[in-house]
Amino acid sequence: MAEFARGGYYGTSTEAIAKRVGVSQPYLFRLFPGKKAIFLAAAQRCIEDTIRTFEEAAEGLEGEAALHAMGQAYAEVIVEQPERVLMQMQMYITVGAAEQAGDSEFGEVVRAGWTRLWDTVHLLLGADTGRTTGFMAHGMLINSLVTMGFPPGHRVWESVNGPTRPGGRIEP
Amino acid sequence: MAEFARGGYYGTSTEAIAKRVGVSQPYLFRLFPGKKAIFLAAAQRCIEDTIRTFEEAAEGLEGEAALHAMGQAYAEVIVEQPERVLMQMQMYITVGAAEQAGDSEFGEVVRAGWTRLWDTVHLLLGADTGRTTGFMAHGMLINSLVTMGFPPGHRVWESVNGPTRPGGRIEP
DNA sequence: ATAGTTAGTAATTGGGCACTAACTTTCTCG
DNA sequence: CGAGAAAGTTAGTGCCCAATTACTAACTAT
Repeated sequence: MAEFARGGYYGTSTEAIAKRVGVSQPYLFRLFPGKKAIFLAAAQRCIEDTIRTFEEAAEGLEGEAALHAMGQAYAEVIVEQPERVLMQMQMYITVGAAEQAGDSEFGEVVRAGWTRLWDTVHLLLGADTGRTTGFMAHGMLINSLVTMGFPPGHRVWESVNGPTRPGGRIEP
Repeated sequence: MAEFARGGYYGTSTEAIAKRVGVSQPYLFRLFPGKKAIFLAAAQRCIEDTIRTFEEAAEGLEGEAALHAMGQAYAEVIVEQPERVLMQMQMYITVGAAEQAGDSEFGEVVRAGWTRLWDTVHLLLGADTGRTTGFMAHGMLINSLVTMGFPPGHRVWESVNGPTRPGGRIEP
């Protein structure tokens, strides 16, 4: 996941993946049918991790409190595992490339995963569509800013954390 | 731009670009010093186009009216030139890959361009930081949804267009 | 006419990469 | 203990692709 997160599907060699996990490169092809399957596995793992992050953060909470806890949890993900953020972005854009290459399955898997994420957040936030969309939108902004490498403190980060708490700031 | 938008930096061959613009592949290397320069040119063009889109949409308007006009303008971009949306995403994620490859220039160019976009929107919206962030956040959500290929009408699109106009829907 | 620039192409090269084949070591369990 | 499966490895193949080289044709200024 870390490798794909940096280089994306095409920019990551199977050799780099093998080296990172500490096995020989051909052995990957015994564990997975091909490179695409490795990427897909990483993508699914990435989504599931994020879903669980939110579920655990909002456990026992409701409404505003759940929103705040989930925002806080994602802020921690950013600093502790930024590769998860990057992997999400990689996963989004790989859909188009896969579809052009005649692979519609990949897009369906990603959309299904993201919809599950959306539904999870929606439920945890009390089924308020506007609030869910706002939360996800801020998440996507965060993803983009992290991906572009904007340092914490840059003015584009102003009033990002929490649609309801303007003026805040992400700590490094 | 269209080619890079689909396949990203690594997933796009210079031959594909040459074919699309109707010249031979080696000739690209006479026009540009290398593949990276072609991508960078496309990325800069992409940002500038978006900045101009917003400037033209908001011309003569202020506050809420400007916000609405800019949202409308971006909705038109989505249906008419989705490749511009994809190119933005490609540009974001290529920063990480470039930085890992020892190229810090690319990231700086992208961040500078995006900051200019942010400042432009900020000014057009009356220098209200919360509003600017909300607008950009919704833009990033739209970019992500388009990139993943969610069809219009899917529930994840609910209440997306305009942070102030929940319940709306993107047409087709 | 001479000299030089502009705008292009065909052919090639060299390196990287996904994937395969065949062989070796290390568990597992009757 | 011993046989078979599980878990690996080394070596190699063929393809793709960025970049280069060397060449041509059409203008343009002197």
